[in-house]
Amino acid sequence: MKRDTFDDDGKEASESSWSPEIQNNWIETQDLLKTSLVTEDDFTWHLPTTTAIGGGGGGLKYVGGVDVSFSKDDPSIACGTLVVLDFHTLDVVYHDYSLVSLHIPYVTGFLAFREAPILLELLEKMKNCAHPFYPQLLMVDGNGLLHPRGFGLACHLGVQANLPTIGIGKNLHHVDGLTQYRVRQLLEAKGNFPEDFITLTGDSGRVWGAAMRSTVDTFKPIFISVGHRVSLPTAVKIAKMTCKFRIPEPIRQVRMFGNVSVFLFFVFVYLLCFV
DNA sequence: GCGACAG
DNA sequence: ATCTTGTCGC
Repeated sequence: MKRDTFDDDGKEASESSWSPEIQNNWIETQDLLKTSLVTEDDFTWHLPTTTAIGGGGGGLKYVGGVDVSFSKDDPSIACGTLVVLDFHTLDVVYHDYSLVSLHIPYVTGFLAFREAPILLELLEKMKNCAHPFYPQLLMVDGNGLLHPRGFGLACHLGVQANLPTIGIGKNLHHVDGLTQYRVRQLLEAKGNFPEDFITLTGDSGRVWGAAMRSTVDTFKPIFISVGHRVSLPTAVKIAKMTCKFRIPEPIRQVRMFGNVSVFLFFVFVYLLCFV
């Protein structure tokens, strides 16, 4: 066990986020937000390759990606990043970031409490100025329903921002008997089509998401799960359509922008100190 | 009881 | 999350 909990003043009080009581509050919050969760298609736009059924809406054009990146030198510094891509060209048409110092620790199953606030802030900023590129759909670096309580970061963010979201995991969050090994076996057994995917069904029979080989030259899948207002089949389709490489472009791009931002920040600090 | 556990 | 080194291929 970690014994670095000091029962004194403010600075180490962040460790109290680990306390069972705080975690119970977090679970309550998740349960409350879950009340508003929609796991079916609920949007006005339509997919380009799909026949326009919904009335009024145009095609999907602006797809957002969000991520929070950190620095090895100073783990308390975090960089929340938001990018928006043109869905057809997959070019970045908007990007913004925010550097903050995070005091909430990462606790498995509670990623949203660490990362959602800063990402929401970036979305709000964009919405408040009625930016024309405000995303119609958000891809999140983290899971949605594929979560111990069926409410991961992608769901959390989707409900709070009232945006359709898709969760993209680069590693499997072990839930309901799902293991890397089982997933690999299923993927290999199911066929070697590169764009093939398998549905992630747990021991309980519940469907948590999908694992997809997004590229021909990798056996390591990505894990797609429903965030908010998007069904699993739609989520898989969209993920597939945005994969130039293993990681869908909105996620890949947002991570690159985040890393560059952190790097430039430290260059700036360095110049400030030595020039 | 112990280990495993998105980012 | 973040780091590491080498390696393959265009």
